Amino acid sequence: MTTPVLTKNQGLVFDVLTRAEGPLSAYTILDKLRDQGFRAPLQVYRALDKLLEYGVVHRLESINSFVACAHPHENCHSHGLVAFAICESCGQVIEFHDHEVDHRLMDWLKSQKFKAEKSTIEIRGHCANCAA
Amino acid sequence: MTTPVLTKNQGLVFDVLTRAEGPLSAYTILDKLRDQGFRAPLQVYRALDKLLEYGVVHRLESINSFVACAHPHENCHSHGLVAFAICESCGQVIEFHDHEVDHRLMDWLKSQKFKAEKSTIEIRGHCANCAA
DNA sequence: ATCGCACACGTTATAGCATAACGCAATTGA
DNA sequence: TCAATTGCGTTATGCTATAACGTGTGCGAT
Ligand SMILES: [Zn+2]
Ligand SMILES: [Zn+2]
Ligand SMILES: [Zn+2]
Ligand SMILES: [Zn+2]
Repeated sequence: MTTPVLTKNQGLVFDVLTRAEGPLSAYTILDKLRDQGFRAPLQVYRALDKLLEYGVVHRLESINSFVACAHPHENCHSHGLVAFAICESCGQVIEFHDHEVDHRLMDWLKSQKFKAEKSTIEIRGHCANCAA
Repeated sequence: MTTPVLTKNQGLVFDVLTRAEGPLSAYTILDKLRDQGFRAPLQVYRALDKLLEYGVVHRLESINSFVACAHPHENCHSHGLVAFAICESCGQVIEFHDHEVDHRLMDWLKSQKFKAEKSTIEIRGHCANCAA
C-alpha cells in the first residue's frame, strides 16, 4: 500500500498541488503546466486519477478542485473518513479526521445495510482569518 | 421560514423531482420538461436555485444532481447537517440527519474558529438491494 | 529475439454541467 | 405613477470531464 514512484506527468501535477496555497481546478493545473509541455486536459486528469488512487491527493467535490493531502506521511486511505473545511474567502482548506464521526456514520450505514465505498464531507464557510 | 407559493417553473421542476425515483441532473430535468415548454438550462437552474433556497430540494455535489427533500413537512434548513447515502447501482438516495455527527463536526469547527455556512456529507456505495 | 501485454502518454473531438448578459413582462409598494 | 423587485425567455459562452484513437516503451513468457 505504499505510493509507487510517480511518472513525469504525475510528478509535475503533484508538485503544482503541493506548492499551491489551496485547492486547484484541473484546468488551472493545466495552465500552470503549459510551460512544461502540457497541452490537453487529459494529461492532467490522468495524472490526478493516479494520485487520487495513491491517496496523496484529494478531490473536493463541492468546488470541483483538487488538493494535496495534508498528511503526506500517513496514508489517508487507511484512517477512515476525511473531512474538509473550505474557506470561501481565501480558499484555504483544513483537512481533518474524526473517528467518532466516522464510527457514527458507519454505524448508521451498517444499520441500513448500506455498503459504503467513497465518502465526501465538506464544510464551506469562513476561516478564522476571513470571518468578519 | 415557510415555503412560498411556487411559480409555474418552480412547480414543474419540483414535480419532476418529486416523482423521480432518484436524483436527476439539471439537463435531465430539462429534457423531461421540454413538452411543457422548457427550452434552456437556465429555466431549470433558476427554479432549482429557489427550491434549494426554500430547502425543499437538495443538491448532491458528488454526482451533480438534485433530489427532492425526503422530509417535506419538516424544514431541512432547521435541523442541522443533512447526509446522503447514494447507491451507485440503482441511484437511490437515503437522506438522514444525525445530531451527534452534527455536534461533533460543529464542535471541531468551532475549535478552529471556522464559521460553517454550507455542508456536504455524501456517502457513495451500494444499498441493501444492490449489494452483492 | 520477438511476441504479447500493460501502461503511460499525446491529440482531437465531444459530452456534460453551469452561468453571463441582454431584454421583456408582471407585481408590489411608496 | 414611478421605481424596485422578481420571474421569465433567449442566445451565447465558459468550465468540467471523458471518449476514442494511435504511439512508444518496458518487461516477462515462449
Ligand atoms: Zn489526506
Ligand atoms: Zn479564509
Ligand atoms: Zn431534506
Ligand atoms: Zn441500489
